[in-house]
Amino acid sequence: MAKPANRSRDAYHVGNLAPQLLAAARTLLEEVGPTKLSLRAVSERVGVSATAAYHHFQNRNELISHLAAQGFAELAAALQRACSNGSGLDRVRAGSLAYLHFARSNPALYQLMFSPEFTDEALIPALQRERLAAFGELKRMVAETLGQALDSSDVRKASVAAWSYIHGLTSLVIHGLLPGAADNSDEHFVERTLEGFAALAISCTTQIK
Amino acid sequence: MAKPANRSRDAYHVGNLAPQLLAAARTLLEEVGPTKLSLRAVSERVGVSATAAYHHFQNRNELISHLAAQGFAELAAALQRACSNGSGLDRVRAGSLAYLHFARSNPALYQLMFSPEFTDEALIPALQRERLAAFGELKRMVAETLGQALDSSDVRKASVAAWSYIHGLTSLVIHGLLPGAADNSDEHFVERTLEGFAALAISCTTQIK
DNA sequence: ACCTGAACACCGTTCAAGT
DNA sequence: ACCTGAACACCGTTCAAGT
Repeated sequence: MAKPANRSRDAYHVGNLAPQLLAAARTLLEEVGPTKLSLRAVSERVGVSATAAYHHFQNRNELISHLAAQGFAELAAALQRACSNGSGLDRVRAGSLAYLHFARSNPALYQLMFSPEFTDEALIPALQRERLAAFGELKRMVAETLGQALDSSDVRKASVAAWSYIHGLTSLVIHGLLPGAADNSDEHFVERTLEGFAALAISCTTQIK
Repeated sequence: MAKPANRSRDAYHVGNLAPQLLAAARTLLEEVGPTKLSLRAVSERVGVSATAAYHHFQNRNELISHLAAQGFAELAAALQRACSNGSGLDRVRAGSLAYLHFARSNPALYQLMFSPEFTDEALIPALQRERLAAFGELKRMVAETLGQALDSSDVRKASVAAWSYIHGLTSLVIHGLLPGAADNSDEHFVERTLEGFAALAISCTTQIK
């Protein structure tokens, strides 16, 4: 009996409650959606009083901030795994696919990551850090594609452009604004939009002449 | 005294409560943010009981759905006004600017328009309709830019690409994920991202050869 | 140090009752 | 037809009290 007080239904709970709360919240999040995740329900699922969470997090916002930070960390990892050795376009394709696939596999988490609740004031350090890490991964991919330095002007501009594109596509797909969002594959959306950009680019450059 | 019961503080209220509720909700929305808009606060601001709204809307979701529909209608109108006669690139610029400017002028409304609360199941007809109208306006602009028919394959693909880009950029700016989001102008963001796309496009096409 | 229970101020929503 | 008031089930959060 190395661990005596293991998962008892008694009054007092053992330690390491914070990770248990986060894990329960992560599960509940995808069950009830990003707007209906309640601290009370999370506590109840863990089997702890409604107010226990306040000894590990300042408030609900801090708990879901950690969830969002976790999401950005996983997104960064997914992007890192997606680094391909192909041509410039293949790299863009691979990164976009990894991004969209992560979000469609964790739709409520992805929506939470961009929740208006984090928009103003001070973010917790973890969220700020993982956000930057994820964007850094994206910048790295863009730098490799362009064959330029990470801090070059082109890489900075192209990174924001690339993030705008893939976040926008992902957001539209997840929110169901695109017809047949449920039926179509990640590849379908990425391929078609990349073709769309090509058509726009050609039209703009030829008209300039 | 053509209108006798005008804005009295008596128990019973005059008619046309629905538009009054919507107007109050629209104001409150930008004051408290998209996640904290409560039906009770809206009712109180209008000076009516907490349950009065239920005689004009099925529930909170239906009221904010009308708000979102209003947002899409105004976005469509803004895009329509932005139609420029310049080159292809100028048209893209003008449309993007109008889009971003509308969202930054109504940040809480824009976030509400893409709220996870509308993601699943059946939308109210008004929201569905105005969403399509706004996207239709965007399609029209893209069709003019490409010089192709509205229902052509290229226009459909390029429209989703363009919407992804501008919605993504807008979302990132509004949520404050881009450094210095408060300081920079709409023009700055649009110009820089368009340059970013150009850099990516050049890199991809030259590498293909 | 960690957790609970009662309490408070807020929600959305239902329903019987009032005019 | 339109509105109110009481009521219910849920929230987040504070705080004194328990181990």
